[in-house]
Amino acid sequence: MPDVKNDALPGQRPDQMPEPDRLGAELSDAVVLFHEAIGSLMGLSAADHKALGILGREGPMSAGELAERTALTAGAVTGLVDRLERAGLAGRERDPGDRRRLVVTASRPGDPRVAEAFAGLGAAMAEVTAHFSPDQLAAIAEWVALTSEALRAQAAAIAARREA
Amino acid sequence: MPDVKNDALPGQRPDQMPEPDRLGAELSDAVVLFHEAIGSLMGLSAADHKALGILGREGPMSAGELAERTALTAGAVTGLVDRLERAGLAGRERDPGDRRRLVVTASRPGDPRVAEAFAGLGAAMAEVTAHFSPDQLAAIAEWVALTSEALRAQAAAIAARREA
DNA sequence: TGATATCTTTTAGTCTACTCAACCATTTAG
DNA sequence: CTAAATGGTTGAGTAGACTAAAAGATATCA
Repeated sequence: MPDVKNDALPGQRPDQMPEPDRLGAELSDAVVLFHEAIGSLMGLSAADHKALGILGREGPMSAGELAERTALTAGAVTGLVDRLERAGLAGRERDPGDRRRLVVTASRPGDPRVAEAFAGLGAAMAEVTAHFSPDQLAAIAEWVALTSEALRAQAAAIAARREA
Repeated sequence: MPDVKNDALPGQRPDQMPEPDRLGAELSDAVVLFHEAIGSLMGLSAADHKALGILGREGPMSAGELAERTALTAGAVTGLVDRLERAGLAGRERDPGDRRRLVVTASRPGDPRVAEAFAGLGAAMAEVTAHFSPDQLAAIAEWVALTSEALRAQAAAIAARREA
């Protein structure tokens, strides 16, 4: 069974890992690789990309909330949003209800190369899907959900231990 | 079926995505989150973490090769290896055959917290595995392999288009 | 209304990691 | 054996992004 745990474990080369771990490590690497490729295509640093991900996932939020979610200071968030805005990836709007507040919204990237990249991945994934029966796909979906949860929980545990 | 393509696509919120895409995005996010947690636990920047990943995956290599693989200059690699060495994550050795060359080797992290984190993930994943039959696990393993390949291919395509 | 609190931006200073170029050490070629 | 080439390090200078603190704008409360 696949498993992601060895991805960042140096000192053990892929060809020495048990098969399931190797697969997990490869998936993890591939995800990160794709992330990086998209990021560099957009001209974003990892931190900016992460912030954009938060915005995309959780929807528009105020600068202060974004600061909290990214663990940055308010000043740093101003610069962050500047960069995203300049790249055409996010927008600033004043909150009509409270005009001190700022609402930062992720906008769909206008860059056609980015759209193309996602379209390419979509097509490739459609092909992957075609290899499996509905039952198998259901199992895969469940595995993905459980694995995501496990990864999140571990990440949270690490962060918690870090605080202590 | 799961699909990773929307992960970095802002402008579409998770609750508006089709189910399979949402799952893929979540897995992708979770992988990245875990990566970051481990990285911060080791006190590594994203770039350092990436370099360590290359070393772990491809085995020991010379500083020059590492420079090429990371797209950094020679000087920057010196600093990079300094940091990794200081953190106890990599070692420098002179190549006995050509004593100008340096062989950089990733070493298993001595930090018990890192080992603990990986052990925790291993246990969690074992539990996930227990939910599935051997046939299902086989399908999952295949999906993971195919998806990794697709992600890698897309990342490579992006990089190639970028050069042009 | 005036005082105070909240949210963001600005400014000044710092830190880190990078590039480029000069510099050692070693190897290879003439 | 010297001259040129190769591999890595060192040092100067630079750029980007961060923090902290002051400032600006708006809101809330008495």
